[in-house]
Amino acid sequence: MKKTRIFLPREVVKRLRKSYPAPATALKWQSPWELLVATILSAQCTDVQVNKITPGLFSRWPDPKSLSMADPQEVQEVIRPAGFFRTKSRNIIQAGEIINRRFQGRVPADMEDLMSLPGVASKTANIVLYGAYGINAGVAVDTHVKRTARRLGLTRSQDPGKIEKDLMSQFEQDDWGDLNHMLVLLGRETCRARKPLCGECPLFEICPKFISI
DNA sequence: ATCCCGAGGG
DNA sequence: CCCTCTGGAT
Repeated sequence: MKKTRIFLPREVVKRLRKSYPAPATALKWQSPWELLVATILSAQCTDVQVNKITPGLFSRWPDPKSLSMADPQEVQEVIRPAGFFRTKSRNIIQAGEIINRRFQGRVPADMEDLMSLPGVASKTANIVLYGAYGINAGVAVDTHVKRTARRLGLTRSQDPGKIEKDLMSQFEQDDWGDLNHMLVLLGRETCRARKPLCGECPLFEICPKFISI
């Protein structure tokens, strides 16, 4: 006989908050601009790897204006270890230009404005809005959120946009920003892509994978 | 659907 | 060797 459905998004948040009392990004940043650049660089790359290159990057080109005037090849060499270095170099330089010219040198606190920047789509915009300005505009969906949300039965979709909608409809808006950070931590440490450590998962009892077997 | 791309783990 | 890493643009 099938067990009754215990699973509730509320219970997920409760357990995640207990396990991760201070959810935050592992990226190192000192300003909205640094968070934006670090997040663009973190595409398909570990935060550890990004944190190795950003100190040198920010020390050589501290703000949008200076980066907008940088030699693309010099930037490429600095960020090379993060991968996709040609695309990322172009994106952060152009983002610096646009922010310097159109947004008076300040990173916009607006979803549409952020997504007008090269290399910035929903995920990066959500990270910057919440991290830099405390705005819960949506749920940033990356590889970790996608995997953990699917395993938990919070969505059945593969499409990041639909996954975000599914999460936004089930969780309180006040939890959206932290939800991303907590699911990333869960996905990185426990609900890993390869060998998930289900035995030590704080959501073990409410994970559909182990209910109704 | 495909491309961009290096680093680390297994 | 293969898989994965807080994706985005074409």
